[in-house]
Amino acid sequence: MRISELSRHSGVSVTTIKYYLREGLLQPGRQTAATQAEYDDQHLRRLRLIRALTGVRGLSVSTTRDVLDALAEHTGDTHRLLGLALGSLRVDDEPAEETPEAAEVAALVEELGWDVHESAPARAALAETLSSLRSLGVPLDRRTLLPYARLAERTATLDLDQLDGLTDPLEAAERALLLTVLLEPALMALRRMAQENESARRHPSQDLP
Amino acid sequence: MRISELSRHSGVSVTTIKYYLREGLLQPGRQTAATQAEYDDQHLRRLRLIRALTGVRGLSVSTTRDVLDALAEHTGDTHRLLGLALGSLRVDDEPAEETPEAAEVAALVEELGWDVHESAPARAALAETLSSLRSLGVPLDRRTLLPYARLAERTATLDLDQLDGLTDPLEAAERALLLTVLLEPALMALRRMAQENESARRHPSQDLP
DNA sequence: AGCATTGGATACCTTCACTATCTATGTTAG
DNA sequence: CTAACATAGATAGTGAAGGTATCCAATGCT
Repeated sequence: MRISELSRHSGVSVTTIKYYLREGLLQPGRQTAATQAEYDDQHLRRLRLIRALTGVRGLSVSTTRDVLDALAEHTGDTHRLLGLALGSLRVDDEPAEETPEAAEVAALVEELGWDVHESAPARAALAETLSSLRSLGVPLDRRTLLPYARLAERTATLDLDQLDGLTDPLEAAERALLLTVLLEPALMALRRMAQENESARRHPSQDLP
Repeated sequence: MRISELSRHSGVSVTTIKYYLREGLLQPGRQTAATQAEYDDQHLRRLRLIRALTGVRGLSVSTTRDVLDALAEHTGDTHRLLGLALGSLRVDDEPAEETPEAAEVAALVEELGWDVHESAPARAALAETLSSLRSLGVPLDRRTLLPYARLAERTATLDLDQLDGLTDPLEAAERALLLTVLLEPALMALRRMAQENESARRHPSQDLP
């Protein structure tokens, strides 16, 4: 497959593919001559993955590269793979501030009995959101958060169930990435629809025409 | 409060505040003279809200303006308010394509018995994600999606519970916005931690040092 | 009186994600 | 065989987004 075919099959313009090659998101094709290279199905698949991560999920090009690099560097352990994929989603230059919210998150994780790495970026993400909400006058205490966490637990069970039966570690890694990252907008969409439904149920007053 | 004080209290630079004023995200202060205006706590609160939406949630400035406008135009009905807040989060220029995924989403909503507006942006968002996942070889059928939807239902119940007891419609509207939009990163962070925990539980092989 | 601060306007800057153009080389149809 | 077209790789340009800097005249504070 030459670059123009790759472009036609993926719907991504040749110039954009070249851009991704430059940025290191896509492996170069197999060179057949000085001005000719051959691409295969792997490239097509990778290209679709890139478009999904940047388009649907809105990841930046550089974050996408980090995620794909982590995916390529997998060493066979699903746990580690997932951690890598998750970890790449946030650049933690600063070594996690010592805010009261961070302590609150730690306490929550403790109470849940979760085995979560100390430097997991999700900890900081949660702490940051809690801090924002508090400054806006909506402090979420552990009691409020706990039932959400229990639901997250069950969501994670569903997620992991879908990785069962995948023996190829590379395939498992990619599936994990897709389910973790790409399912997020889907879950949020479900939540919004459920909110609309629940709101309509509780306040059957006036419905919009 | 003058602009420099507003800046100091919020941690946002004076030039950026001026930028927000230009963009219509912030109401102008009460003019006390040709070159003097007075800002109050409402402005400070609004400014914090803007920073939360753009910073934590990553909304664009123009989307943020739309959301805040919707918030100001509330008419007293919580259901409508929520719909407005939710609806503003996605620009639906195109009138929802007729993809197979859109039909699948409609069937899912039907099966769930949810009362969700036909043109709810969340429908399109879900359909788009499903389409992406399918093109990547991970087709999620209704059977797989259903348990996720049931969990979303229970999450929504928790969300709506927190709006109970708020009598001031403006306050309820703002709370709804915060819980809908700002809680998203928190819920995703919980899910990621839960995934890590569940993965560790299932594959206790080698743990990272 | 005199100097810093303010509101308002305008111009400028940086990053991001592409997009266009150029050149030297290859491929291919007639 | 050659003219027309495609390709790889390099470099430069584009447009939107989100600020930032500068300037100015009017004002407030001391």
